[in-house]
Amino acid sequence: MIDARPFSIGPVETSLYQTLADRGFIHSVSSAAGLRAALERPCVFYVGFDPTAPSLHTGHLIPLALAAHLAQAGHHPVLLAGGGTGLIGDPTDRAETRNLLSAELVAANTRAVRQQVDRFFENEQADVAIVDNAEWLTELRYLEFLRDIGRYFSVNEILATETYRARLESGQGLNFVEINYRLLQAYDFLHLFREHGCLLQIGGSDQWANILAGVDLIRRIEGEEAFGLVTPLLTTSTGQKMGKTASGALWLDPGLTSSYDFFQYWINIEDASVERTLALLTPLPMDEVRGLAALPGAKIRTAKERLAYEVTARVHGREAAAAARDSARALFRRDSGSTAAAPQTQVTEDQVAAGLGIVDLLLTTGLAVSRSAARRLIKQGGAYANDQRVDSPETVFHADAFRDGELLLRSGKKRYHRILIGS
RNA sequence: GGGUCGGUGGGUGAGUGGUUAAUACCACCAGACUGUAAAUCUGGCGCCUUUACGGCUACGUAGGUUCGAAUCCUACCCGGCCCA
Repeated sequence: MIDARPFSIGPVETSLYQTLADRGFIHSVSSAAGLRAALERPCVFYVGFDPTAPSLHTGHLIPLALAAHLAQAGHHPVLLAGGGTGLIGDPTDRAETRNLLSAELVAANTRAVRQQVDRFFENEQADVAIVDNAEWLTELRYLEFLRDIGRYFSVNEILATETYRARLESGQGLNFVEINYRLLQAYDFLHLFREHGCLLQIGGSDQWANILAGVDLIRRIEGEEAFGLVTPLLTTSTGQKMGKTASGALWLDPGLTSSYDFFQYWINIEDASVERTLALLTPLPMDEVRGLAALPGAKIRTAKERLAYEVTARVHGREAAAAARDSARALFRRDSGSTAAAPQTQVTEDQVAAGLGIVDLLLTTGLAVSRSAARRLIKQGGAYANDQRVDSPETVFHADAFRDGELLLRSGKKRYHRILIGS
């Protein structure tokens, strides 16, 4: 079950704001004092995700975790799926103009994101309102919008912000659609402020300027103070964005990134990131986090396993997380547990009888992306079958290579794949 | 619309008619060392047969010139800048 105990350290009650700060969630905030005060009573907050893909990915995890903390503390989350803004495309941190996605694609992605968010908060046992900004953005009238909203925006100011300036300086240019993105996101905040009494928008640090634009707009039009809070981005110690895998992004959808792969990503995280990641992505109390992160030498692997388990559980559920963990233990520690969650491929009796060439196996299992790559892997000594190095690309496996109907392939030190004889 | 500059492999970015499948860096993969870590060192990094100084495909798109083009020409598409 999700740990739902109140955020307190010892007998002294710590403020929610302080807890969030301790856990590393606060990268920037529009008004620390104001927000601290606002959080004294239940308030409505929102976080938005544009449906640029059929699934959210690791980058969305920190704002989601923050939303979960706020929800646990009694605040009311509004999750915004950007079915409208997704049609425009946020230029933030983009070196080039995005290709506009088709309306159908955006609509399909929006449905997927809604479902995903819904599940996430179901796991968190928190109520969440889900809205789609297509509902109000598509109904905007151009002239009205220009007169009522556009007048509050300074082009100079927009162009001066990092992301736009970078584009201008790099000579990559910027089209009119892109410069409008900020107005739309600001308008979203205004809309939610009016319709839902939403006082706070959270997001990743890349959203800072967009969020502030909303705070400003609300102040100018409504004369009220709303707040913005952005989290840090997940990066490795060398500043690389976290969440990239060999095959691209680390998706939250188990259909796109399996629980096993998801688990493996987190257990492989570098030592230096363990404490920060535990604090941001798991609900574990901070004293426990610090204890885990302080484990010396190889013992820190315990902390990484816990991290992987907790994050996987949060996104895919306890059951999937446990299966991924057990499979990892069985493979890496050679204990007798089930490897059911590990990647696997079925082959038929006939195929086995005909003989399975190592190159073909590596290719069909995805351990190598091409036959050339498979050959290279073998040549470099990185291909293993049943923990025996395979040194010839001519190697062919027959029934005698299978143990209990299974042939265990491995690429390098840690990419396993089971070959099973099926019907 | 006119002028001008440019579009190279996952990214940045060299290369201006022939040993250029294309320098370098990053990312990535494998090996060594480890702890499924980091750092470091080594090798690799288009595809296909193979291991051959082989074949095929590739430098925005489509044609053309040439014994030979990423490199020259033409048209088109996309982008920057200047002018309107």
